[in-house]
Amino acid sequence: MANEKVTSNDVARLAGVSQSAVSRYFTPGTSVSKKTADKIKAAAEELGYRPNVLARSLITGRSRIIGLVVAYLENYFYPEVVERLSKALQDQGYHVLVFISSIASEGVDQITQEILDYQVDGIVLASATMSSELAARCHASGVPIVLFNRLQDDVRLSAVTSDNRGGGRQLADLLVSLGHTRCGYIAGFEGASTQRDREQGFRDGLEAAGLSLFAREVGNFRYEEAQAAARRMFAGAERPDAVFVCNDHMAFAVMDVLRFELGLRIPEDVSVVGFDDVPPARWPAYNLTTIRQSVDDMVAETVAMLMQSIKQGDGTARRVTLDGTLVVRGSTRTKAPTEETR
Amino acid sequence: MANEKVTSNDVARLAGVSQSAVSRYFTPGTSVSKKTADKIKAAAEELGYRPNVLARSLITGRSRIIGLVVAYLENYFYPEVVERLSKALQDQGYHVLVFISSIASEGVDQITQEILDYQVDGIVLASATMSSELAARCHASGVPIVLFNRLQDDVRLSAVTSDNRGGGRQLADLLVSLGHTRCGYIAGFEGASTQRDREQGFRDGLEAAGLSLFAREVGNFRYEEAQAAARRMFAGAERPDAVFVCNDHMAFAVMDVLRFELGLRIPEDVSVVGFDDVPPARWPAYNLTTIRQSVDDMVAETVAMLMQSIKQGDGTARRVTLDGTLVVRGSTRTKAPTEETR
DNA sequence: ATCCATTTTGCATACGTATGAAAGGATGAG
DNA sequence: CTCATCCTTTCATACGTATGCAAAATGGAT
Repeated sequence: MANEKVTSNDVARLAGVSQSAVSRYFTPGTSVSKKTADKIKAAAEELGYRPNVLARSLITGRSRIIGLVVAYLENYFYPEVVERLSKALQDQGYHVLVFISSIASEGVDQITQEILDYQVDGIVLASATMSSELAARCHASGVPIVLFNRLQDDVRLSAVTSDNRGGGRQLADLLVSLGHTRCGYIAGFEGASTQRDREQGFRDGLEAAGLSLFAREVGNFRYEEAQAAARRMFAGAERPDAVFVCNDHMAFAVMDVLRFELGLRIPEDVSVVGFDDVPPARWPAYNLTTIRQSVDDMVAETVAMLMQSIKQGDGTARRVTLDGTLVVRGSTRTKAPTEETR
Repeated sequence: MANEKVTSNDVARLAGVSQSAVSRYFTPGTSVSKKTADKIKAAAEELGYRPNVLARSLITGRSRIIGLVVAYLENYFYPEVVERLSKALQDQGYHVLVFISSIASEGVDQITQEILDYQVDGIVLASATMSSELAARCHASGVPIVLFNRLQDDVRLSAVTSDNRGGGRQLADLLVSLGHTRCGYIAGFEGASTQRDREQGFRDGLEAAGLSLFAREVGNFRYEEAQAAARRMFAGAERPDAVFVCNDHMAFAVMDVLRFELGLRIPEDVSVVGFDDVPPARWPAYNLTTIRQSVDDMVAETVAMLMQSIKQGDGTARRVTLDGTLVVRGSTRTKAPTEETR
């Protein structure tokens, strides 16, 4: 109710020094004599003074705010990203302003405009892409942008991804080595680079073994749509003997349909593999073979890129691709069947 | 790189009007003539001008930022909260600054100080509590605070919770009605009000039926610790025939141990119930009977409380308790066994 | 005690916007 | 045409802080 803002002037008055002395005391890298420092410290503590970040950023031009655009937290890969990224940035003295973009395309641009209004020092786009026009604008404003887990043609945009194509390839190789011959694929949102790359890598791997996709359906990265896709894929007489689902989140849906609606055993009747290695993937109920994307590594790389752009004013875009790790669990059979058991 | 900030002065110059006219044009509730409005609009669009939120908040005293403190996103109840809350606040023209508090007690106060540095208009503490001292400070600064899914003794703090005690009671009544007599309880973090209230309600319900807790272990809201708790609880010769786990997240861990380590059938051998109704609870793999806390309703209430405090300057704390809904699924048996089947 | 080199301090101004007060302009009634 | 009324517009200032510059103070060294 009673709004008692205490400013640097109040502290200065109480300490018997000038406002600039107070400002200097709270600005790292400036020198104040021990004596006045003590006086200011005492006065500040008595009044409970803390510098106003907003006023500070008005003059320094840096807000110490990083905008994070994230499309949907339903996929449990992203909560982990939010958590790690926030923590990592907090350690650097930055904080995260979150923006949820409901719809794919138009929304992001609109949202990003709003972000820029806050004079953010950088933007992280997770599972979202932006128009080239807006990218140019951000570039012109000197606001660095990092795409997280997405790639885009625009070369002015930095990006951190894992090797999605390589990961898809690893999964194909695994399934092939286990003797699978009828491999289905359940796609994510077709506009996503992760979707395209994972599929391409998977197809490459099958092709290298003289195989091709046995079936393909689209799940759009959503649980319910993935369920429906699985139902369609297994409706026919001849069923796949293995399925690569474009991410873990959808893989859970597929496994649930196979087991509880169709009565299939995993991995005896069909192997299932996913991508991401979110926490539930290692829960015994799913025990899913997948490709691990290290959130920690991706976050560390993202923070490093942001800090470099901010501190060095380096406007050049960089792309970093981290290797994914194949994690073999119980949703894939352990070896090729020696004789036809079906 | 080349930082070209375009200010209201630039727009004013181009449009041939004063800076204050530009400001008025962008401030809702002020009047500008059609003619100058058009000129300003044209100039602003040409330059790509957007008001600087930070500068604006410096003078208005409101930042349109809400600080959100959240302890851990591992429990999938909270990602949903972050998403819905962000969206709801975005609709009101506010945005969410996220703070992750790693450790329980000390961390929150430290973090909250940092939040206040950003001149936030309000604070939401999800799964976290703060010291009374700091609460007093925020109260004095006129920054409204809403505890989300937590209660605290300090009456100056507003809070939104669901009826945890009633929910615990409902679950006890259900288990009793199904003929369970050896009911175990796996607790969350003991310092949490949700933990205490749910346990109390559960005990009340058992007591009303002439029963008492058959076993009790602590899982601290963490998956791994809940697994360990389940192992301890089922190590003895006489096992519980039903378990209430303080939240869904831990319930999944318990179910996984019961099924995949101990070979027990759910619900034939043991019924399991949880609390929250996070998305995986309705996935067939778990199909968990639980109490639904409506995130949407809780968020709506939270936003309403914040808006009232901000706009009306109403400093009085309010507490809202929403009813939880019992959702009966397949992790509880459907009726009491007619004869002893063990 | 004098002078210079160095550090510390205060003054004044700027950041980009909002807003009260005053001046300007339009409009209509007489 | 004059005057009063109301709506627009401009002027000037304030928000809370950082920082270049000049003034003051400090500390040696002679």
